[in-house]
Amino acid sequence: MQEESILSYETVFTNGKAGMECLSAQEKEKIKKTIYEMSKGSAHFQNEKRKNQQVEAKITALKARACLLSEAELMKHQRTMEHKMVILEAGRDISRTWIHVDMDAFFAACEELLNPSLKSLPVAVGGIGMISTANYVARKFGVRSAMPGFIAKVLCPELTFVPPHFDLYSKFSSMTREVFRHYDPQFEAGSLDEAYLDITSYCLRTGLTGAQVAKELRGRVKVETKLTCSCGVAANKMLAKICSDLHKPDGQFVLPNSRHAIVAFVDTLPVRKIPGIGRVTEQLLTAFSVNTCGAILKHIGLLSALLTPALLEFVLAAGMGLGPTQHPAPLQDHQPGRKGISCERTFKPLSSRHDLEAKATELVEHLCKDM
DNA sequence: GCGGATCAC
DNA sequence: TATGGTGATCCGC
Repeated sequence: MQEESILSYETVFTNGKAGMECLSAQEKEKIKKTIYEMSKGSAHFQNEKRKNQQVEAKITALKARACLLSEAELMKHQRTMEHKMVILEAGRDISRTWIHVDMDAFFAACEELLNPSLKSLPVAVGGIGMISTANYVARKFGVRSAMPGFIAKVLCPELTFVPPHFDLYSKFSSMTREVFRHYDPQFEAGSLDEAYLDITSYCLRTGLTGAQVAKELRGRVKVETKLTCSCGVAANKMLAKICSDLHKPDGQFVLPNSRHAIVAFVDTLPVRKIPGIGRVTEQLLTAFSVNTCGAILKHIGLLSALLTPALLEFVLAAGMGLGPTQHPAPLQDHQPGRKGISCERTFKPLSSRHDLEAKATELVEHLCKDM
C-alpha cells in the first residue's frame, strides 16, 4: 500500500514542468488522492507499476556498481571530468541573445477567441480519453494536459470539453510566426505553440535589450492574434526555454548574459526543469542525491563512472548551464529531412487471428495513405 | 541492426 | 467504463 501510494505520486501526478503553483499544499494533496483512487485498479496503473519496477531495478544495479568503485577510480573520473569542464568553460558563448516564446494554454486560448463565453468557464481541449490543454480556470482544479478526461471531470465536474480544431490552431500559429519572422527570419518553430528566436542581430540593429524585445514581441503577438504568450530570454536555447516557463502566463523572465548569473541560476535549478530530463532520468539522478544542476557538478565524478556516455555529456553541459547557441545547420541537398514515419492506435484487447489481422491491415492502410 | 525505453509536444 | 499519437535518440543485446 505504502509503495503504491509513492508510485502514484511519482508517476500519475508528476508536476515538475508546468503550472499548478497557485494551489495550496492541501489542495494538491486532495488532487493527488483523487487521481490515485481513480487510477489504482486500472490496467494502465499496472503497466506504470511494471515500468517503475524496471527503473528501480536499474537503479539498484547502478548502486551496486557504485559500491564497487575504488577511491582511486573515482579520483580518476573526477580528474577527467574536471579537464572536460575546463574545455567546455573555454567554449562558453554568452555573446548571443535567445528568446523562447511559448503561447499560453494555446489550444484553449484559440477556442476562447472563437467562443468568448468559454473564457469564464473551466475548459479542456480534448475528450473523455485524453486532454491536450486546459485553460487557467480549469488548471485551478488540477486539470492539466495529458490527463484522461474522465479523471479531470471528477476533479472539476463543471469542466467543459471542446474537441480539438487543428486548422484553427494552425491558422493562429501562422499569425504568431509572421510576428516571429520580424525578429529572426530563421526562427525555429518547435511546435504550433512555441519557437526559438536568435535576436542577437535584432538587438544590435535596434539598440534594444533582450527584455525590451521580449516585451515588444509579446505586444505584437497580442495585437495580431489577441493571444498571450510568455518569453524566456537567455544566452542559449536551453536556458531560454527554462526561463519562458517561469513567469507564465503572459510574462517574461530574463537571465542576464553573464557567466556569474548563469551559474547562480542553474546551481539551485531542479534537474527536472532541464528539457530532455524526464521522470525516469530525474528518478535515476535523485537516487544518487543529484537533485539540482549544482549537484550534477558536485557529483560529476560518480556520474562519470555510472552514466552512459551520451547522458553524461548531456547532464554535464546542462549542469554548467550550457546549451545550443546557434540555429541547426540548414539541411544539404542529399540529407534526409524526416527520418521516420509511423502510425499507432490504442485498442481494446483482441485475441483472434482474424481480429488482429484486421487491426494490422487498418494500421498499414492508414500508414500508406500518410506516406 | 533491432527493439525497447525515454522524452517532448 | 475509461489513460493519445508522432517523431527522435539512446542503449543494451
